[in-house]
Amino acid sequence: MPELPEVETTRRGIAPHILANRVTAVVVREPRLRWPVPEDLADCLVGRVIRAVERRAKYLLLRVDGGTLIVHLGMSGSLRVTSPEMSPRKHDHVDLIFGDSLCLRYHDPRRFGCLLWTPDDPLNHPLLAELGPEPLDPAFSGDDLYRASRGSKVAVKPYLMDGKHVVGIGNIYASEALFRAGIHPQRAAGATGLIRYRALAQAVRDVLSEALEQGGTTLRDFVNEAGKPGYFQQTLNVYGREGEPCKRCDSPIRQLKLGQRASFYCPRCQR
DNA sequence: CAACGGACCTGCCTGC
DNA sequence: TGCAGGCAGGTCCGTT
Repeated sequence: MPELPEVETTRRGIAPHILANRVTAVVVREPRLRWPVPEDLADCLVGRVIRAVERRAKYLLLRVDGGTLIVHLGMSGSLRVTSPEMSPRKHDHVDLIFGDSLCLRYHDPRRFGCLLWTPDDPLNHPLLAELGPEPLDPAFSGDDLYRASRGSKVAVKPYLMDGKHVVGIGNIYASEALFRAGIHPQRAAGATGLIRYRALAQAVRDVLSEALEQGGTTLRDFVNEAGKPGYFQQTLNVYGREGEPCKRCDSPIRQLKLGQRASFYCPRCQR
């Protein structure tokens, strides 16, 4: 479910609720996520105050004194701010409880997400240490993408989705950014020129910022911290629109598989 | 090494 | 209506 805009939407939603609040209890109903929830998670968190709620790539970082809770939402995860009194729904796997009236609840039907603890700098955690640049950081540039991709035979779409090159771009926004940049998803990354990469970097910034402004994309089950969906779906140009007319030129949108992922594109606008 | 396929899960939709 | 099959927003890991 969540790509960068959905994770950032979640971060912005939960931060004002939990920041500066003290964890009073941790409830783990189902520890079997992508990696097991640490058995001593309560010992790590209870009594500690949330000092910062940050994001790196699609990871949320809840910093407390002495360590950081690293949260990934996987494909189907979400975090909700609720009350400890509210009875858990199916797949509500973990609660962080803050006193009598506040509960941060982790929900994840497919259990591809994770909650991990690190006492060290989370940016040095093995899952985070090798990640590429943030696409909304001003330092992210088409020039770097161009340089790094020389010699790569991979198609540009899976290249763009590889966190080593740039983080946060999943299957929806990869298709959308390539459409906006006029680049065919199957074009070899190493055979894509500097001008195209500059257009692509700008398209990535644009599409992610716009999605963020609309609270993310909800296809099936993405909901923000308050349980509300995102509204970017209506802005999608190609994703999920196979056979429908291109909004720019009316040609039917096509779909192909790249690296086992559905890729949508306009055969006329994208070369 | 880069590149690829498989794996992890549940839920939902389609078609027989 | 029931059931099998395919597909889904991610990404790590083992094998070529």
